[in-house]
Amino acid sequence: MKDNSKIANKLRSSGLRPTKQRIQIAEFLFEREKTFHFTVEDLDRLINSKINKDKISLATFYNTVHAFKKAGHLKEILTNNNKIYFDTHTGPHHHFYDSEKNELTDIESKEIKIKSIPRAPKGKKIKDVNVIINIDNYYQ
Amino acid sequence: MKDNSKIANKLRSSGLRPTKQRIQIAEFLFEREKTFHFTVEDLDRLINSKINKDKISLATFYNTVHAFKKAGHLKEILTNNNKIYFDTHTGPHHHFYDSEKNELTDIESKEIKIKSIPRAPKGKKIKDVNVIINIDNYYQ
DNA sequence: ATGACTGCAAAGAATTTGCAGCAGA
DNA sequence: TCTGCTGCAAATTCTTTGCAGTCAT
Repeated sequence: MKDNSKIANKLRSSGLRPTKQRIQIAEFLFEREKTFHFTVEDLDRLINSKINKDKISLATFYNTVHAFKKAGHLKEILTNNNKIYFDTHTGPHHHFYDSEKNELTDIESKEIKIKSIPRAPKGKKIKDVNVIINIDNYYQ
Repeated sequence: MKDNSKIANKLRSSGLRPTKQRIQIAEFLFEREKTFHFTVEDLDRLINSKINKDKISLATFYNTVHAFKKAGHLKEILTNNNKIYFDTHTGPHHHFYDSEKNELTDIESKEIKIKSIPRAPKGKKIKDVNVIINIDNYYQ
C-alpha cells in the first residue's frame, strides 16, 4: 500500500481536503523529478487513460487545478496557442515555447539576464516579468 | 468625400480585396497616431456602435483581423486574461499588461535590455522573444 | 452533522465553419 | 464572369456553473 500521508498533509496544510481524486492528481503532478507542463485536457487524458480506477470528471480536474493554483502549487502559463498551461514549477522562471510540438520547456531565471526594464506606469507596481522565447524548426 | 485610395492600395498590395468592410476596419485601425491594442470583441463594439452604417458581422471581424495578421498588418498578443489581443504595432516590442484594466501598453524594444538568453534547443531556432510585464495597483 | 468536494449535464464565452448570396476584378 | 468576401446560423472548443449526492472532518 502506497504512502499518501505526505501528499495528504501537503493538501491539508493548504486548506484542501485530501480527497481520493485530489490525491491521485497530486501524486501524478508532484511526484516527479522534472517540472511538468500541461493543460487540463492533458491531465484528463493522461490520468483517465489508466484503465483501472474510476474516471475523474473534467469538472473536477478544472476545480482541482484551480485549487492547486490558488494554493501556490501550480503556476499558469500562456502560450501562443492560446490555451492555459499549468506548470508544477512555481518559482519565477521563463519558457521556451515550441509551436510545432506545442511544448513548453523551462528556462531558469538566472539564464536570462535582463539589464534594464522600464519603470511601471504611475500608481502601478510590477507584479512579475514573463519571458517566452518562441522557437521553431530550422528548415521549413 | 474621404480619400480611401491609400488604404485601398495597402489592402490590394497585400492581396486583399478592398471591400467596404475591410476599408472601414483598416481606417479605424491604421489611421491613428498611437498603436492600438484590441480584441475582436472591442472592434465589433467600437465600430458597430457608430449608429449610421450597416453593421459588420462578427465573422467578418474575425476573418478580417486574421487576414490582416497574415498580411503582416497586425500582431497577436497573449495576456493573462486568455483572450487574443491584436496590436497595430507589428515590429518587435514588448508589453505591460494591466490586469485591473485589462489593458496593454507598448514597451519599445530598446527599453528592455536583455543581456543573455539561453541558446535554443538542438535543431530549433529562436523565432522571437516576448516579454510581458504584469502590473498591479499599489495598494490592494 | 456540517461543510466541502465530486460528477454530471447544462450553460457560457470565444472562435471557427459551411454555405448561399453579393461584390470587386 | 468568376473568384473572393460577407453575413448568418450552426458547430466547435475550452471553461465555468448549478445542484444533488457523497465524503472528510
